[in-house]
Amino acid sequence: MRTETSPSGRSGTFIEAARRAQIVDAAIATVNKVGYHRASLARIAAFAGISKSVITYHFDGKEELLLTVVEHVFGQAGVAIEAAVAAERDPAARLAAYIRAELLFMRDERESMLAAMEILISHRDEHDVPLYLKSDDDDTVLLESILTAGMAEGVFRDVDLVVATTTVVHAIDGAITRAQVEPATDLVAYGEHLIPLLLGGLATG
Amino acid sequence: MRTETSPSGRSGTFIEAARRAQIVDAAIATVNKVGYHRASLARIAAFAGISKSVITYHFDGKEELLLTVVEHVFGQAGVAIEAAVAAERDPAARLAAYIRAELLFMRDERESMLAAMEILISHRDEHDVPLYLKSDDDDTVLLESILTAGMAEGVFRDVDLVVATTTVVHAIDGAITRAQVEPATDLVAYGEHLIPLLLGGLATG
Amino acid sequence: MRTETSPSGRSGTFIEAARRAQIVDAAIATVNKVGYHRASLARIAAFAGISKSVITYHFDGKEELLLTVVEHVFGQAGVAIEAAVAAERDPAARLAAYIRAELLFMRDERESMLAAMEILISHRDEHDVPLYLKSDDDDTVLLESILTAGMAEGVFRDVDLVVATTTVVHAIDGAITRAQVEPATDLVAYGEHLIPLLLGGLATG
Amino acid sequence: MRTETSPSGRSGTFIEAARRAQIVDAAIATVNKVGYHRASLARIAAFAGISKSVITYHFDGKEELLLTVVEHVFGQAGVAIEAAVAAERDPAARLAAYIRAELLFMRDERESMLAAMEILISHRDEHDVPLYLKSDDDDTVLLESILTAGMAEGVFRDVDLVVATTTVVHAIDGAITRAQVEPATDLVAYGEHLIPLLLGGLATG
DNA sequence: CATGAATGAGCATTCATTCAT
DNA sequence: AATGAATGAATGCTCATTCAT
Repeated sequence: MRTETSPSGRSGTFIEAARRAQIVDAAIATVNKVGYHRASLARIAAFAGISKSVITYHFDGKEELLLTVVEHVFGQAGVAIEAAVAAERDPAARLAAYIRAELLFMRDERESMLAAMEILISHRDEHDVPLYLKSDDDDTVLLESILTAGMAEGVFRDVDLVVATTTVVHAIDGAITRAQVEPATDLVAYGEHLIPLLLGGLATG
Repeated sequence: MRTETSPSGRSGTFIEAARRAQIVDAAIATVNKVGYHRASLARIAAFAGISKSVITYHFDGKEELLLTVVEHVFGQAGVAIEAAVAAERDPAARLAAYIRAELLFMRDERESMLAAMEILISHRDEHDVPLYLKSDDDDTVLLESILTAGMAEGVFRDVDLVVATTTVVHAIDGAITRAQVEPATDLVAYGEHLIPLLLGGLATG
Repeated sequence: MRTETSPSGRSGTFIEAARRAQIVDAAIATVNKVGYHRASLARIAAFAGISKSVITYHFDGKEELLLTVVEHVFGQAGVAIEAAVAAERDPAARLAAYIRAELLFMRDERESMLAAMEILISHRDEHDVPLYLKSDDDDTVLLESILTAGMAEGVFRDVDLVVATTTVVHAIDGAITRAQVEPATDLVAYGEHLIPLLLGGLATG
Repeated sequence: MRTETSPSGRSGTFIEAARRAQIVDAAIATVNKVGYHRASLARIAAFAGISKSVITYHFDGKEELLLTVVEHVFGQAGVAIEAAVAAERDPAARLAAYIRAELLFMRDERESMLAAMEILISHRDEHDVPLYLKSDDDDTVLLESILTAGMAEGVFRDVDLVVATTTVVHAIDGAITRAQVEPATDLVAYGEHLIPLLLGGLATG
């Protein structure tokens, strides 16, 4: 086992990290190809060209692998988005940066993003509780702070925070769904259409 | 099989229709309780209090049952939305009616709607093609016609049709996702916040 | 499933009862041949000449099958022993009848008895609690009542009840272990040697 | 492997002996905690706080480890019992010493004894032959010699040697089983009740 | 119209062992 | 002397489907 003493984390070895990364990549590819539903350890292992039990050797089980995929992808996205937003001061510009950064990440990491989204939506824990019910809260904190600041500064109308946040998040998600239906979709161009649509809805009179 | 002449449809009998409806209801309840992933025929049958093979007798198989659920729910929703939209002439009022009607349907048929959405997202055919890639087209025709008319009449800005349609659809979906996270959510009130947000983004000047 | 409504019990059908009996027999034979440790569902099914999933169709799982074997065998033994003991009045005669009846049952149902004993000793529940720690109590009630009555009547010495009961039970168990080591062992003759040994130890001065 | 010259034995090093002892202790503790059935090398290694392959380095495999546990424990017990018996001359006193010594050993080495007994009962070789069928013979030689001498001297009745030996052995085993069911059991006191019971059964009229 | 029975394929996981380092 | 990595075999179990009645 990978160190046998460390409960569930990584153990530092280079080869260990490489294997985990390889397996995560195979999981992403497999979820995209056959869907969460049919992404079995056997199929993931076959894609990676390794034995099934190599996966359970490097991960505590299927659930840890899937959760690692989600954390990995959303972690990367979060870093990219936070960096982009931090470069702007004006709330409207920060919101635009948020949308652009997320769509850019989607364009560059489409496979990863799609797989992570499908896992987030489809996965349930042993008590049948959906994964998205457990993790949504902290992901939208940045967006909420942008909207709150914009309202405080008077550049955004006094909208319902929950409705506005939910709408922005899902409007962006709509872009990747669209790109899935129509792979030729230019996500950057999509963003430049989406930004005025959302800013227009939020802007004061 | 039911009549040997109707390969996959209903055969007219009252009891037949009642059984199918009962099974569809059980499927909806089961998908909501345990998720698409774990909604097996055994669990659906157990919920309905019937034998597993009653399901395969009335439906060609699991896929036909699930597809029937989706058609059933989205068919009902489509009728309700089309009726509400038809009562209005002005594009903005028609869009508002569209949003109100869908959210109202969601409020009254939340279980059905959630199950249908989960099936739509999770189900794949035998070639691993997602269901939502095959059915999206015709559902958005009405919405596109409203937006097109509004732009033609000059009450909506000259927005990208695909972006606008996708955004409205996903903004509404966001409402039910939100209601899932926070069951106390008042979907009608949510709609009254969402309508000005979307109309504001679409409006000219 | 065998009726799908009945939680874990038998459902009355003749064929159902026959199948369960056939599977129980196969389980007994398999445990005797390869031991509890290696008595997998695959091996039991192979012995019965049926598919592995026929077992999980007729039983809730491996544990229910194994527990059924134990109940079945010890239930039969209990009936035989109680009948034999009930035919006698004198405590010493009742104790002798108890020993004779159990050894007779062992001779006639050696395979079943050995398998049931091995399961009782080896099986643990999901929390690693051994099966024999959970069921021992009521099985020795009859024996305790015989010993108590004998002491009250003054035909048995005033021995420690727990020690006496445990000793009688294990002395009898020793017989079948011996028969396992040396298959030619005559269990009835063994009993006729064992009875004076135990009665001699219990008898008053 | 350790020395390439000693195929399955120890190679003399101090550290080697210490490691083997540590692993044997971990195996005993693990068998007691989860049972023979679930005492995997992984669990034993986890208990010892070492890597799984340390075990296969110091032992030829799982079987050698388990057999070592049995030899180790029964060897110790045999030494203790033989010493106690050797201190007495009279057959009845020798038998009492035998029983006392074994129960004393059980009290002081309960964990070891329980594990060794469970392995003896549960383990089978590659041909499915139970371990207890292969080792029983020499362990009872001492007991048989005591009984034979007692009968020759006329202090014991002319009982069947096999029945008497088997009964004494299992009567003692009953004590430790009882102590397992009821951990508060005082094994020394138990022995003082058991000795007159067995001596009474064996004694001449 | 209904269903009990059966089944093979597939599932995640555990296992003892081997091997290179 | 020690161990991290890998693996194929085997485990109990779930599943959708088929079939005879």
